[in-house]
Amino acid sequence: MGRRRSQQVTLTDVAQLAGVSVATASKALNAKGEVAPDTRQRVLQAAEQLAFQPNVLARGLISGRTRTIGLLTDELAGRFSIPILLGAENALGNEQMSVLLCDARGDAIRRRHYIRTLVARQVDGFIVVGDSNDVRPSLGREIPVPVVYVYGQSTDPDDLSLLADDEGGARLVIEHLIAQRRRRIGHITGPEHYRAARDRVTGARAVLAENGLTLVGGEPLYGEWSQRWGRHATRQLLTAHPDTDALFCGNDQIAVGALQVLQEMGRRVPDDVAVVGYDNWEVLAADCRPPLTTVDLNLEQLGATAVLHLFAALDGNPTTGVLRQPCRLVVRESTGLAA
Amino acid sequence: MGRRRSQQVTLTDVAQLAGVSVATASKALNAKGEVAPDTRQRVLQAAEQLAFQPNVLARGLISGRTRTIGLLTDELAGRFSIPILLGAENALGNEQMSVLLCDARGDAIRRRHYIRTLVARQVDGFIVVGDSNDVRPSLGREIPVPVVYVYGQSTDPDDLSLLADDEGGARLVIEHLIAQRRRRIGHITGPEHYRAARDRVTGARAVLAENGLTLVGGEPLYGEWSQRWGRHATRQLLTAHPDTDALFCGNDQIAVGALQVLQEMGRRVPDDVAVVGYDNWEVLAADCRPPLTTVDLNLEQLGATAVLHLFAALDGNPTTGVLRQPCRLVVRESTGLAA
DNA sequence: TTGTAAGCGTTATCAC
DNA sequence: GTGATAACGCTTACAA
Repeated sequence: MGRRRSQQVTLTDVAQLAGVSVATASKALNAKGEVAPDTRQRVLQAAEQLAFQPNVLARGLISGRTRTIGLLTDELAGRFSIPILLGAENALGNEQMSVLLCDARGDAIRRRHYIRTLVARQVDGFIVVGDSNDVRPSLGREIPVPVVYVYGQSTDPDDLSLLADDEGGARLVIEHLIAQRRRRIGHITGPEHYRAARDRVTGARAVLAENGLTLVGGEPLYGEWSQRWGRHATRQLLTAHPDTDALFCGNDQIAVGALQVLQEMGRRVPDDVAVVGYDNWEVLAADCRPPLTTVDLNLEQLGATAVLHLFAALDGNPTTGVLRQPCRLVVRESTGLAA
Repeated sequence: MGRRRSQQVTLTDVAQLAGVSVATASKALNAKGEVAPDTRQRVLQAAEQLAFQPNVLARGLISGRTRTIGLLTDELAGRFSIPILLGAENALGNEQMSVLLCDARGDAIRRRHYIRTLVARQVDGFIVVGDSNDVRPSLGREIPVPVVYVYGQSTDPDDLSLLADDEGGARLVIEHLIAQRRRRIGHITGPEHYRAARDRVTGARAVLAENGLTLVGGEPLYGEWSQRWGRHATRQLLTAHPDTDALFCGNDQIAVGALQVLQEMGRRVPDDVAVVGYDNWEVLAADCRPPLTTVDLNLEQLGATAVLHLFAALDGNPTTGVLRQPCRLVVRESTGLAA
């Protein structure tokens, strides 16, 4: 079956209409070799007239390049892959490249399958989107083309892993809170086995220490990435330490939970307690009450950077190691506006 | 550059290793023609040994089919495209087909560009994901392969549009509320220019009428799809109609806003006022307090169905018109559990 | 049963 | 400057 052969316009048709050979037509269209100006004109016009679209398959067969990259993720349904994907897709589109998308859904079998598929499809490179959790096994040996790991780190230091600078993001938060004259700062975050959670704790503690401070309660409250945990931990923390004047939350959901409980407990935000989230999940952070100061991971940027490095690798200039890209503090009312 | 030619395993390599011609090797691998059992064995083993992956480009060049479909969306960042995409990707993966993803971001220029790109890449078909707003112009004439429109309807009745049954979803909600002995039901929803918003109103009113009821206040409160609007409208509605005993909200965000205000006003949910959302946006609906009864659009299913129809069209059996797929009510505590 | 050869649509290498 | 011709990797008549 497939498409009707007849209705597919080929270079031969264009050449015929222009009265030249396919070779000349090809050169004219690709600005290769020397073609007489008027010949080129005729060819271009013929191509235009027939709405000629060069067959990418045939091209790829010769060049060995498909101008396609494979994007492999494990959690498209989550909210981190998408911005990365968008950033990458945008950067690729500018270079006339396309994205083959595969979501392995955390299943190793599925992942293997997709890798084989993508390799068979001759993708020029891979972008592997991980999660903010631990390092993940390198796919290195299985893949004959350049790979860039984004958001989740590869175990192999010879791979390139591109991460958000979680430690730096946490530093921004604490510096901001201290600048707002907060001194008794608590930290409620997700599971301790998340690399991102630990990194943020490290960053936060560093800045606190530089200012002669410690976390309220001494330790962060590790739990889960949910509103429910945010509510629970906030209640607990404020009961034990009623003089807490700021909460740094590990993500926006936790922060929203915190806001709810603070309101219940009669604490004003930001007057009594400042609250900071993480992720800048707009639909939550900007629409809650009060709007949430939070950290933006610059994920779109991360995706775009991944593409840049992938191109470099395709050009024979691979980068290796772990690169951390700065985050950005988004200040909203929950920490008191500058005004 | 492109990949090193040398390290790409080709059918020729396999044939050589097996000591047969490429033709025989091809037949053996594709179970075509008559090949001696032991010959086939040798070929299969050689292929295995070399980890041979047939070059999809070469295959596609011959067959005219690429086993690739283009998925065109306008709002990947929103939360509707993703589940549809996942459903489609899953269904396609089962048939060894892949997805080329393009997000036009609502930009017509970009959309045209992507369409050209995808056509040049010889995709076998398109899935166009729209939004729940108005009908959108058919892309019909520009595309030489089958197209299925999902979530957003095409202007052309000769196209196939696959939608969630918004009217039916609203019916489920109202029937449920009435079964819970609610009689004074208000409706707060998004902008009136959204087709989905209007359809839901229609469905809700139909069931109310069947039960001799009307919406509290007579009219739905059209606004925006935000918590903020949910808060504002709830305050307004309950002030004007203090005896309201149920709120049907146009989406989960509005419902969350409603929950907040109800708490502030000292109304218990669900005891005094039952609240229902729409979309079953898990991370919001399941994690708020109390968890939200809401309507699930079955979007993954929608994506999978789209693929089915696309396959049918590829096999020469296209469907046309508008198909509406049922929604599903997810009952949680905000309307009182069955218990 | 197996191998030879043509051809898918394009680009690259040569002669002319 | 232009046009045969040979690839690219694979499938498929058709011949052996």
